[in-house]
Amino acid sequence: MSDVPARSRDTAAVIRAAALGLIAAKGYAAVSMREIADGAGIRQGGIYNHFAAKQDILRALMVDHMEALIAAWEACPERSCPPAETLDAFVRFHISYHFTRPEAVLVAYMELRSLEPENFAAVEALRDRYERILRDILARGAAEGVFALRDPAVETRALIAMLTGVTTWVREGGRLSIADITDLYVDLVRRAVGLHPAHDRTRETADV
Amino acid sequence: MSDVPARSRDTAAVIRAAALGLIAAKGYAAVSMREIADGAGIRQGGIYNHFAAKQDILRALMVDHMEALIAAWEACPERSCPPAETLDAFVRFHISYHFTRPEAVLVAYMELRSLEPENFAAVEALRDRYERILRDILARGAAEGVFALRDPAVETRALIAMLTGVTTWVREGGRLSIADITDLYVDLVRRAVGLHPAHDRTRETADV
DNA sequence: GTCTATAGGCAGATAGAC
DNA sequence: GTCTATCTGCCTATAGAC
Repeated sequence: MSDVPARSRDTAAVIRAAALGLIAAKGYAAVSMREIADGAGIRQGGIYNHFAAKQDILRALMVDHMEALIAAWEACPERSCPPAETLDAFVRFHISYHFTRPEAVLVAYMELRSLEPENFAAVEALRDRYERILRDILARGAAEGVFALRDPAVETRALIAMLTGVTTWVREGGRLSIADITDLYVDLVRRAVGLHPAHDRTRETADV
Repeated sequence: MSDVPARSRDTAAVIRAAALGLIAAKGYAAVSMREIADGAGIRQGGIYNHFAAKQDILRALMVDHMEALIAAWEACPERSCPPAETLDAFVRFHISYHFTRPEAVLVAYMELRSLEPENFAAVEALRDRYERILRDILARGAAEGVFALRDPAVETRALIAMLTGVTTWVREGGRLSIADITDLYVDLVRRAVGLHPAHDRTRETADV
């Protein structure tokens, strides 16, 4: 990016991109403004023409990621389907979105403790909003008798942890395609809420 | 701890305890040797009588935690039961162990990127060993036809992510007891591998 | 809006007294 | 084994030229 003419580039965006990669790799506290500037092809002092402080870069990365994530789901047509289809769609949406932005995802859930209190509150509120999306799907399915759940609040968090964890170990070009892994997670979630798997002929096998 | 007579305390252990709490709360890079020393009730320079470098504290915390975790499972009698019982026992073991050491767990999975390459390799090897415990249980159950699985390697990671995530949101004194939450996770895992739930108290109400 | 230069402070690590 | 004192270097943020 450093060979792009200065007039044709959005320096703030370049700074953010450099910061995102560095923070995802090393952690916010371990990344210096000099490294970010180097990554963005400018000098260290120049960052302050676009961000008043290092903390503002982190807040921008996290808030914008969470808002984009929520907006992307709200643009999904399947969100108004019956509970089982909506749940499948949410699983596919979550995994797909997280694979396309692995660095933003990593930062959003690893750097909460690097946020100053005010910024933390803002990001936490957005995380709650996202979590509520899944909780509402589960609660609706339970209310309609489609899902067999014991506590949608607990199960929401268990499933989100499982789904988000996929980005920590899957690498493109591995043994399984992302589509295969996604199908696998869809079935894991379906079974966890008491539905039949969608991609597997078996109902439950023998009990012990 | 700072009012304990110097002769009767293991200063290295006090330093480790202080470092564990601080690193869990703020992250390795954001914690200074001065803060650790303050927490341990000594002066900053005194740490170097017990650890040659800051990095050595982190390595000790992470390696010892992983080794203790693996050793604790290997001391569990249920590890040689049939697959379904062994899986239940593993879920209970994992959650219970993680609840008793939430700070060590947090550090062990948040600070991998703060380890220098040699130390990273050592900790990664221990993580693989632990992951293999669950993978072997799943593979054994699949081979015996007790579990309905599509890919034990993927399902291992999905389940470990789900189980480990419990420590990030559960607080003692919350709406549900830890025993209740553990039962709930046991059933989620049982259903995810195609077993019938063991605690048949399924509610179908929307309890959000 | 980017640069150079620098202020002011804190980091990890070491030396040597006791 | 703990202390005080200090070294060296990097940190965030700012000032002012262009």
